[in-house]
Amino acid sequence: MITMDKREQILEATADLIAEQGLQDCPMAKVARHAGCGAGTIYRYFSTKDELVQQLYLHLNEKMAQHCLSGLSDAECIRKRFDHFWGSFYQFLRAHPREVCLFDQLWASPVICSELREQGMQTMHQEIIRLLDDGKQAGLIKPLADELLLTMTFGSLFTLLKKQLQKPGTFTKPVQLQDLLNMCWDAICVHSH
Amino acid sequence: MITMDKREQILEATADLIAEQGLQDCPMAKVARHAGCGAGTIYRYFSTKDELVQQLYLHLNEKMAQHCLSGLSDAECIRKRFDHFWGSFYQFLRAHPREVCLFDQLWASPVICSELREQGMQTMHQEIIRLLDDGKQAGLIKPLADELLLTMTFGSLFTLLKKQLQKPGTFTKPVQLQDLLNMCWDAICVHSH
Amino acid sequence: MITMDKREQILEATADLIAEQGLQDCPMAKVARHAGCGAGTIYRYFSTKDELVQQLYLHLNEKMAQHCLSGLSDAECIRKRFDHFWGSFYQFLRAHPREVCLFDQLWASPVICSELREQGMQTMHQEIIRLLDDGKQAGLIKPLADELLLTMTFGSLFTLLKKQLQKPGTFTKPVQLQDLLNMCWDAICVHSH
Amino acid sequence: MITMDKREQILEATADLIAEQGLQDCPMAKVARHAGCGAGTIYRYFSTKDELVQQLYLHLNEKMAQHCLSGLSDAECIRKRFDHFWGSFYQFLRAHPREVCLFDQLWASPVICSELREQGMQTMHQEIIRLLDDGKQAGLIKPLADELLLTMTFGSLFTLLKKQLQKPGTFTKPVQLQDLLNMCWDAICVHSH
DNA sequence: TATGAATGAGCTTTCATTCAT
DNA sequence: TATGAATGAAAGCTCATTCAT
Repeated sequence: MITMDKREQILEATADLIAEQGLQDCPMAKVARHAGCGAGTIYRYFSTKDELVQQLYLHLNEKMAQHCLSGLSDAECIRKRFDHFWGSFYQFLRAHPREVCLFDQLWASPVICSELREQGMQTMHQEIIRLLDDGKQAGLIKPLADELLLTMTFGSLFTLLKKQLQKPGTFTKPVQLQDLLNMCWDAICVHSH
Repeated sequence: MITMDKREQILEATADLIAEQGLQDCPMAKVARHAGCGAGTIYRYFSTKDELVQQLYLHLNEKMAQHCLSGLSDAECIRKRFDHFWGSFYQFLRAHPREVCLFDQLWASPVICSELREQGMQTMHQEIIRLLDDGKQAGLIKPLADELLLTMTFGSLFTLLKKQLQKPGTFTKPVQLQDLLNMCWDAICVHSH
Repeated sequence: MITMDKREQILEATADLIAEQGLQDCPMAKVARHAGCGAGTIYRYFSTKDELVQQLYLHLNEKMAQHCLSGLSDAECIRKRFDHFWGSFYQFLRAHPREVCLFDQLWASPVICSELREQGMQTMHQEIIRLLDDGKQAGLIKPLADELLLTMTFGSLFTLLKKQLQKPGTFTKPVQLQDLLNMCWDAICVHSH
Repeated sequence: MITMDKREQILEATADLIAEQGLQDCPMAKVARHAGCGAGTIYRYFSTKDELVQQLYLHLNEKMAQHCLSGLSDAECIRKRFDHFWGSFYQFLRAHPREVCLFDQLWASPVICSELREQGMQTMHQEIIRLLDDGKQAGLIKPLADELLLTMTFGSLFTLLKKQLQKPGTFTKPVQLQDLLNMCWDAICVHSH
């Protein structure tokens, strides 16, 4: 924290405020106060409030992608790779509840247009698509569109993360990661009868 | 439409505007104009803009619940009931893209606090929980928390609906409902080996 | 003043402030205070500050044109018509020093683009051009371009009005209107030798 | 240009920007960039933005006076001196359209108060007043106040210069300098009948 | 009861000026 | 001496809400 540069300070302050108060209650003055700088200073780093939010989105994606893609190895079997990837994804966001709030807010905002949404996810998407294609070729994964398979897994995990955050009391027993991964895998894998 | 009362007109106008322009670009003056009444009139029916949005949320939930719960019969087998319920859910939202936008916006807004979110979903939740419990007793469904099972199915389907709306080009082949239901069922059902 | 409508009140307030403090020191908040209304109210009548200033410009021109063109008669001889028109012009602005300040500010501002400047002057220009053409046909006025003749007269009179206002002490003896009109006429009339 | 000192560079940059973009759109940061120095540097030469603009005004006047007063000789006859002086004035500004814009902007700005306006013009005024007085003594020029005569000539010529710049299309035939000088002279000279 | 003009707090953004380097 | 990042006051504008009609 000691040597965080001003740009990062502003991004962090914005992230905190959006997560705590929502995108609607996040005026530049508050961001500035929370970042410990004048309001005008923000505009040296971001030309617009929209751009600040967009940059924050890309920043978050990068951090998440870095975490999720580290340690992945094609040497492992499909299922291991699947668990590794989505397990990392889930655990990263469990450990960073602020980021869950943020993604939820940002994805719903018109400021993050669909091109940007894509752009942010690209790195992670490419990796998971490679995994899905390998699985389909091996006959392990249902022969459905990548985008469809991907969205099912992503949607169920992210929605669960959100719910755990918004209504923590709901889950009396702690949710077991392996249960989740099994469900996600069962959803897309080929079942022999 | 002819005999829609003013309250409903206002709710409909709000729904249209939020879906088209986003919750952020939906001033009361615009709502009034679109609803064909004066701005002051809205305040006869809703004490506050927040309340208007909250009532809209409950209104939407009611309409959706009505559709999803109609025709359900305990006489059918678990899997049929599962397909019936979630199939209705999916098809209702496919046929009402405006509502997908709306739910997406409203769930992310701080105006819809978690109690309200629950309250809106209650009717549907009760039904699906009954279904899940029946399934678990029959040994067909994984013995995991209802809330967890429910969220997995709901999250994957809703996320997919959103994606189809936001980036329609993604899905070159039309998504088959039965594929979706199979995936959702496979995720939560017990697989014998 | 009792029954001045709000739009006019705002225009008058703007006129006062620009004349007294300059276009640069005329924030909407000041205008609102001086007009006795809230800042937001101005925007019900003028979509933009620029539009307010533009409408003020057209408003001023109209008032001036009304005054200068009243009582003109083609029955009079050229010189009489000349004196009548430019005399009215001069006396109107002598009686309305605020308007001199205003025109000076507005003509120099980029808000009043050249099309608008033209548009405002059009009525008066048409009349004076008719007069000049009649004079030229009668061999009384130099056969030069209308725009040139017009600008010479206009420029000298307006500049003088400005100077009288900005540095009233300069003119120890009061300036005689007839002297001015003689000079202006001498400038453009044909002199026999 | 090679040996222009920083102060002059800043003045020139300011002149360019005001002429191109207007006094309102001329922030110090832009001036600095255009002058090739840091924003802080400007404050070594000018204590304030207002002072910078005021100094620019005086700088412009000096340059113009130098040009207009060169080559004047009391040996010539009154009319020749008149034509020489105002001809120089007109031709200088025709050749320096930027300066026309600048004077127009600066005269209308509250930054150039009336004392400063006078101060800038002083040198030229003294010369033209001497000329007018000589002309009046010789019975050639109307016995009116110097300031009045001066303003008539100046106002008509400058207004014309401005119009030629702002709406060049107006003047289909090029304006002849001698026509202008004749008009200006006719305005103030004594006409025998 | 229904209206929509009026309000003013609060938003984003700009920019003259300062000051640590 | 020269720099340009930082500042924060002040600008234009929006909009939920009120209230006289």
